Amino acid sequence: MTVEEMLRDMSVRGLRITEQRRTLSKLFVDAEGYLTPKDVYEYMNKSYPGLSFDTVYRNLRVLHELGILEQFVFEDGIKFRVRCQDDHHHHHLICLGCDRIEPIRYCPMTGVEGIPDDFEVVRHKFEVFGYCSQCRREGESDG
Amino acid sequence: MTVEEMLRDMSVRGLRITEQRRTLSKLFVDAEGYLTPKDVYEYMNKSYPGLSFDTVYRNLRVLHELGILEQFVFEDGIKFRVRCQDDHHHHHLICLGCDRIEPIRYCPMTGVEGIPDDFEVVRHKFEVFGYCSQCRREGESDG
DNA sequence: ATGCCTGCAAATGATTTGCAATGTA
DNA sequence: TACATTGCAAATCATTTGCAGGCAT
Repeated sequence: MTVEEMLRDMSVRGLRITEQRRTLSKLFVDAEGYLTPKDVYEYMNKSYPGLSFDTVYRNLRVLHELGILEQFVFEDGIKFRVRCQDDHHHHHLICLGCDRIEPIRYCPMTGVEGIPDDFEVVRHKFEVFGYCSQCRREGESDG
Repeated sequence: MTVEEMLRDMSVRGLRITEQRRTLSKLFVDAEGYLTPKDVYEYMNKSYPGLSFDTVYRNLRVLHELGILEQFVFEDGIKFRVRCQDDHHHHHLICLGCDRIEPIRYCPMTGVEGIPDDFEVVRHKFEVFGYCSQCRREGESDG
């Protein structure tokens, strides 16, 4: 997704395009992984010294409600990223080193066994955590 | 697990057995699903009107650190339950109706495809949400 | 008797809300 | 111009911490 597309999405849905939201869009479009509200605040704060945390929260919430951002509950808190463009059902590889995520098409439900017939499946969650090639390389040189 | 076993576990690890902890043990042993700190507080509060929230938090944290309780991050917050007795690697079915959980032995990693060779897998999460037989029956009569 | 456990109060951290001023459409 | 957006301050909610007295061992 490009910054322009994201801004258009926001505009179409009735949001006004402010300078901050342009910066926010750029941040999320460029980001390869999930961002915490704090991450967002810190990045935005460089360009907007007077920025307040509540504005960050408000924007994250609105953008999530509009489906432009995706929200994810990690053990260490809630994080956001632009919604996955892949319309197919998929899951994610999540790098513990750089937080980058990568979609995988494999779905464990296709081969699942052991679920009682009388259990009505509604949804499922499958995530694989580990280290991406880049972080592994960096890890090697570090020790 | 029985209340006695749980108390013994606590005692062995150097914790003192207070009346509150007896009640706490009973609560968790009887509980079939996950409990939030609030759930615990509300239940305990019946027997101990003067109970404070921080004591609940402290006990939950300590018991989790000792591995007696298991902690789980849900979308709506952190929940606890006695650690799964099944030593084998397994995953869970989670009922959206009654919060009850049921282990399943099936592990999606055995048949997983599409993970790049250079991605080093560390851990994974697989959870199936839905409605258990009992909640389905109740749901039918409700409409 | 020793030292863990508890309740209280206050601190902390994350997130939300009310309001007046400002900027976008 | 009209209304969404912002910053500020304060409120809220969840969780943690310091301290002094009480209880298990």
